[in-house]
Amino acid sequence: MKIGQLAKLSNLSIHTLRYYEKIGLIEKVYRNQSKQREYDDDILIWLEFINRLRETNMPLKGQIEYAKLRAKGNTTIGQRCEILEDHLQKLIIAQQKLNSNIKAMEAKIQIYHQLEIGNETKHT
Amino acid sequence: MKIGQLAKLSNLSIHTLRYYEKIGLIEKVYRNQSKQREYDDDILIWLEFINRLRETNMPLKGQIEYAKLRAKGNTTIGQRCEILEDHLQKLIIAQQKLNSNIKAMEAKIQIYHQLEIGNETKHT
DNA sequence: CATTGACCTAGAGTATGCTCTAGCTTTTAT
DNA sequence: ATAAAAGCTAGAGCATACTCTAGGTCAATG
Repeated sequence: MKIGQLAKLSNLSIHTLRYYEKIGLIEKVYRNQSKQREYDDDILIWLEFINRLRETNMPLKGQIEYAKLRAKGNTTIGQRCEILEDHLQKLIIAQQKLNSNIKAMEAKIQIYHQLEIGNETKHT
Repeated sequence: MKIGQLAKLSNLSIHTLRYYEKIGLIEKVYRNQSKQREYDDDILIWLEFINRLRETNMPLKGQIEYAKLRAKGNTTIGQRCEILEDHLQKLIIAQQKLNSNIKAMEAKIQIYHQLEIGNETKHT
């Protein structure tokens, strides 16, 4: 498939797709006789995966490191697994932090609501 | 307290503290006769709160908007409350997203482990 | 056969959130 | 009293992750 089509399916811009290739997040894409990129359908699965890494705040640097290992083939599965496990650790910490931030935010909102009720009471 | 002291207590750099004042995230700080900043202890509570907003990915723009309302006093409690409720909504969505990303990551790691065992089996 | 639209490259520009520099003044410790 | 440490301003610089521009090529359509 051509880049425009992939952009639609992946929700990434054409610019971003070319950029990802340039920085090595996507392997060099096959070109047809007119030097236009022809993507394999598989790319969508990879883009979905790196989307997950991005959503979970893995920096591009780390994603690229992972991509390079992936490009080397199955012998790097151990290393990739390690990266994912490290990343998962960070996510679990982020999850705990987020949970506690949510609780704190809810508590703060509660207090504000009580203050508002307090203000109303003064006026009645 | 002077800026160096506050930097230590808040874990923000001196540069960042001055920057936060410049952009209006911290109200204009009292200056002594030598134009050096003298912070009130209260600032720490505010810094702790905006740290929470930052940790939860509220952009500086939004934090500044909140700060301006806070500076106006108690009449803005309703508006601030709305901002926090909107933000909380985003956090809850982020929480769900994170939970599902964690699950997906765990599943992927599981699969990798099975592949590794598979590889070992081939070699024995 | 010409024009429109999709594609190409290289490189510049943007947004966010700091972070640091230069050049100077004030404070503090010996 | 003097030197090191801490503070000041204005503005430049940096890292990340895109995003867009200029100036072209190529393919399909009326």
